[in-house]
Amino acid sequence: MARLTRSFFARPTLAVAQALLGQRLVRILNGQRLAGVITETEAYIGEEDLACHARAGRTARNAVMYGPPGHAYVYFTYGMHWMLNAVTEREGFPAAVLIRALVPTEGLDVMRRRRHLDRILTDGPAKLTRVLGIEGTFNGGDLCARGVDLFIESAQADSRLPIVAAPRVGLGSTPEPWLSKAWNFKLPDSGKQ
DNA sequence: AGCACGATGCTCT
DNA sequence: GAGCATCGTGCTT
Repeated sequence: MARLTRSFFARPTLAVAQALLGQRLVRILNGQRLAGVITETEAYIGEEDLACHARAGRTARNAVMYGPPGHAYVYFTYGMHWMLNAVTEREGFPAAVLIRALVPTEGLDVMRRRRHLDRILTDGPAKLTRVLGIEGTFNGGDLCARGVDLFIESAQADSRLPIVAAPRVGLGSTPEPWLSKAWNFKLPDSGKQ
């Protein structure tokens, strides 16, 4: 099926975060397709959103979020974890959708080999980047260009999937109202693998 | 099933 | 120097 185009990402972030549910994240690793259906996303929207990395304005780290939509914002956190986001909205407005979970569909054997343990593979934002081999070199990469090894395919034409909205995860001491904004989106019953 | 904690290093104050 | 969009282990209900 066709890849998501730039216009898909050049929309309000909350719409993109929900529309990404059910679509297929694809990583070409050593010539092989590794893929999974996106089952959980989270929106981070602008400098006003005090949970967003752009809350203190543009920096070297968050610069990609200010760039054109449809690019990957990949950052390092907790000393060991990479996080994958898709940049949204218009160029100049910093916003992105964090990909928090997948249900793996292609390349499961390779994914298992990439983990120490033969367990749950992609039910967390750092687990899925680890399994798919996504790290800092992907930051700023275009998810919509030809020939790239990380992109998203349209796998869900119908947007009538049931979606559960909840507060975002792991925000710590982020002040209200941002702490309680229900900007985490999930397909129900996809949590267990 | 749920909580506490340590790992580990980058970013910004 | 503090905090972090996390994870796995180990211990308690």
